[in-house]
Amino acid sequence: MATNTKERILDAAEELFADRGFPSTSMRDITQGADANIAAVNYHFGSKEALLLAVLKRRIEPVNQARVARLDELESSAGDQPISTEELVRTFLTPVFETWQEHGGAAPKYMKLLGRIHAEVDQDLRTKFIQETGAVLERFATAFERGLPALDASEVRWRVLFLVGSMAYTMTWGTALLEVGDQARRDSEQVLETLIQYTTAGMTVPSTASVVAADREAR
Amino acid sequence: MATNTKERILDAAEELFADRGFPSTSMRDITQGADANIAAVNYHFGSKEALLLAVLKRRIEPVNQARVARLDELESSAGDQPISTEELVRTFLTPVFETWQEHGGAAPKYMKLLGRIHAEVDQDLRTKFIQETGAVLERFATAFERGLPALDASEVRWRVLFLVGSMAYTMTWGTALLEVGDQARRDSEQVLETLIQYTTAGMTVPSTASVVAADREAR
DNA sequence: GTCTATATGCGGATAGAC
DNA sequence: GTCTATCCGCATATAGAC
Repeated sequence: MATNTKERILDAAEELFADRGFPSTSMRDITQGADANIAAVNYHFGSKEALLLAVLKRRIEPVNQARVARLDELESSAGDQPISTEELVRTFLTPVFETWQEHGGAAPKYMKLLGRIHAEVDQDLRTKFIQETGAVLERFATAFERGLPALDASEVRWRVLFLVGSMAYTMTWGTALLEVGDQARRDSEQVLETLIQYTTAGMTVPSTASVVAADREAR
Repeated sequence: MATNTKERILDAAEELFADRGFPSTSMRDITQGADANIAAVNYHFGSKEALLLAVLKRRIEPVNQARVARLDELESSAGDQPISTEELVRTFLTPVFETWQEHGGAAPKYMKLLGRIHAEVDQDLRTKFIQETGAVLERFATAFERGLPALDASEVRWRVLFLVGSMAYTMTWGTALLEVGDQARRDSEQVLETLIQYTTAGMTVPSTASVVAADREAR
């Protein structure tokens, strides 16, 4: 448990937001979980909403920074060659799973929180998240386009949407699969690799239009 | 607008739950949206939570019934042959998108609601949903296994998780992409086809273990 | 079936003592 | 920085008239 109150509040809030969601978590729950006084949230963060932003920022920023830094590196070393689709997929996905690893590998709260933000439909709450992550997504979409010239921009973006969906869902529910030690047990590194192979295959499949045309041809 | 109060409440609740989520929607919002009295929800449904269950049931049951009915059909006509992966993917995905079509095709509330349920992390609220859908998922996972003998049961279930994630995310956010008429514009039929091709490619990719082994070989 | 009025509790936030 | 006490609004739910 963190020593100072502010950190303890961040930790407790993160866990509770991940488990129950923002609206269903009360400040009384948070301060009790953090072993702090009910007034401490407002003193340290100003409001419940400001606390949420602080919690999100602490996790999202490093992930997105790692993604962009690695992409910068790839692009500068590739020159005018397109980057391979698998490498792009790997670059996008690895940073979140590293967060997973770094903290013990066992279903940590941040993964569930990150998954939840993706899924959360609250327009207001998403605004800040979108601003940060939307730009990153667009950079990756553009990079994907260069390596997949047969696809139009629209199809690439839909596929990126599918990719993000699988990732978010895995973050939210994969932890449960990992925990229960059931049939689906495998460690998070292997899950990442499975997801990368799956996603790369999906991203590189011929365009829907061409498949439909070929199908028509065959009849 | 539906004629009787009960239906109007279901419609209004569905839309509001989809947009704001369950905890953030008040019964005042619902009854106001349904042009009904504040006491009507408790009169017709008993409680807010019972209303949610009614809203969910109305959409999920037909979808899962269609999935299972079509799978029964495929299995009985296939005899002891495994069903093709693409056909299984198609069978699982089509029913939700048909719901989409049936109601005008333009980003309807049910899609967002269905997507939200998948994403929702509230243990309590998910229990009923899981019971209904978990069984359906397990039937499909088993069918996938038969057509993908190179994969172990664990890897098949992870891939099914990815599949569900893409689907749920598309239901939640795809509507927004469809609405804005931006670069990613295409109609829902084409989105379904794109998702089917993407997913089939992901499901049928060689096992992670074999890919990693081949990679090691190559060095 | 539909309404008004109300019971009862929990929510976020803050004032002000220490 | 931390605490108690409290303000005030909104939530669900129900009692009881019509």
